[in-house]
Amino acid sequence: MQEQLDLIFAALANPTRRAMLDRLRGGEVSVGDLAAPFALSQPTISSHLKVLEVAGLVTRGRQASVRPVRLQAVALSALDGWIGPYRQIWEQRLDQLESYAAELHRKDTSDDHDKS
Amino acid sequence: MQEQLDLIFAALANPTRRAMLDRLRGGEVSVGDLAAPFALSQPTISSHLKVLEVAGLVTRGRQASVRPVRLQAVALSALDGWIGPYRQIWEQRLDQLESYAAELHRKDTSDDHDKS
DNA sequence: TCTCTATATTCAGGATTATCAATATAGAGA
DNA sequence: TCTCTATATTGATAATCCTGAATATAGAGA
Repeated sequence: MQEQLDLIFAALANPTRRAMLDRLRGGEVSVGDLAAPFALSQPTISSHLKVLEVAGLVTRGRQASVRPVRLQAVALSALDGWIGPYRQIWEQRLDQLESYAAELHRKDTSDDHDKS
Repeated sequence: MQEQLDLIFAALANPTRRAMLDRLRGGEVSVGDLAAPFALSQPTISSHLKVLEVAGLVTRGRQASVRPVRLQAVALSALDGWIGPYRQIWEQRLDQLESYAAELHRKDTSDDHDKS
């Protein structure tokens, strides 16, 4: 069985699906409207939607024959949690770089009187 | 051509590769040591490493015949940037939920004298 | 040069993915 | 019930991915 993180990362590995999610940030949209910007057949859109749905990234409503798609942004918090420990690492590195640069600058300015 | 984000998400969609990255948070590791915990052949490990390398998530050094693998945590900041707008959405939702719950609680306690 | 160790590359098989064409379904309205 | 619209499912194909077996390479040391 696929882990939830596997499903989420795999779903996001496709640019069409990411573009769909981006669009959904503006609010819920019908399948047809969601498909419009893409040069893809309707079944293809439908299958992309299923991938997003299985990953828990979107849900679908039922209003007559229209089935609006809604973003489930909170599903991405799992991904955010996964990144956490790595964020700590790269931020620490950047901080180190920063203080190193500050150190260089300090030396540089204190040596100014020796330069032309 | 594949977008950088596509490469990163695709690389992370595999649990073996995520486990490798987790291990690398502890510092650089030789390919052999990295492979040890997995019941996978050496070429398979090698190919996973290439995927991570192409995505920019790891780099490789050269020390004699050992080629230590090093984590490039900062590559994940691209992913972090992508999540940004979504994080805003889900946090806002959670805040709303929270204040709604607080509201319920306020009503509840102010009505306490009407209850048993 | 020969050999050993660490790692990479090639090749092939099976599984999965992306896509479209064709077809099916479900609900609204005539 | 018939039809129209919106959407889903099926079937097929080509591409890509995961894996292991076999083989190749690169550097260290005898």
